[in-house]
Amino acid sequence: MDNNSIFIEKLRSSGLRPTKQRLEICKLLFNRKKTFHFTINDISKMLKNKTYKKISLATIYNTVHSFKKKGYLKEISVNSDKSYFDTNTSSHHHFLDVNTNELIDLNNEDVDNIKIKKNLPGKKIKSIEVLVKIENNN
Amino acid sequence: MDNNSIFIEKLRSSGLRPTKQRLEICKLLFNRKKTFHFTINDISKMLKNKTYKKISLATIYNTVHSFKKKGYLKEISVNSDKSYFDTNTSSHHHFLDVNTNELIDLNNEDVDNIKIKKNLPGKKIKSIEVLVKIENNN
DNA sequence: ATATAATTTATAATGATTCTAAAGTAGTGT
DNA sequence: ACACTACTTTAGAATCATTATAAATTATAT
Repeated sequence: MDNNSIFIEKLRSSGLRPTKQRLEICKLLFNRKKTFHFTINDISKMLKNKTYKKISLATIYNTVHSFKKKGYLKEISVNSDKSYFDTNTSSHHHFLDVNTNELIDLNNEDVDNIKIKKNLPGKKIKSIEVLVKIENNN
Repeated sequence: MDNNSIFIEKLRSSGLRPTKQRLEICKLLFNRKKTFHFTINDISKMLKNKTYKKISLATIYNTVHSFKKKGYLKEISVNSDKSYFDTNTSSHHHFLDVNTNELIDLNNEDVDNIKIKKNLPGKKIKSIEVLVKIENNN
């Protein structure tokens, strides 16, 4: 059983039709040893090289958004003109290197358990995201 | 001594000429009991009402950016199509209500001291920002 | 095979932000 | 008060990411 059929299954099971375009994007995003961070522009360029037939930019946007909605991707909160996505959907945090603009994973184990002592009536916590900005040492 | 002369001093001392436009924006942003969160669009609309003469949008952008650079404003990391700014420049965190898109301050005292156990060679921590997403309780 | 609904696509539209270059203004020295 | 210079403001154009549109294509159930 190759990866493709796994992706087909995954897509079908979440109500998404396994189209050529979605499968290409799956392969690009999930056929990896390590998780990674990307912008739409990043994968748009990568897909231009990898695939014989171009995938429309609109489709890339659509696909990334539906993958996010299905929980296969997370969006990372950084103040930037573009959106960053992460194929690591487990609960974790990030370093942002302000000199290089690089995002680096920060595992939950590397951050002491965060306790929020304030709570708002009628509201519950959905997620806690920590962004640690780092810079050169000198 | 009224507030205006305080603002004039503040601007001069940071190398910014106290122009009419900058003073108007100072009054709008800093003549308040409580700190607040805003987008450029927010204060653009507010300035339209408050001031007899309109301030150009470009000037609002320029001013907010120079105030940020001088440390009078902070930019908040939220994934959004617009930038959010905060007149509270002390070290603190935020709730984001995903149902209303409202930002709410979360004081440092309300978050247990955060300890980052991982560090990267040649890099030092510049800031730690926590975003707690909250949602309706039902 | 056909019908139907989902998907893709190119392109236009939108909206936030930045750029540009000309006109206006503050601060300094005379 | 006057003139000089550098800084600032301005309107509008340009840019860039993202979303909307509406027609063409494709996946799937019957």
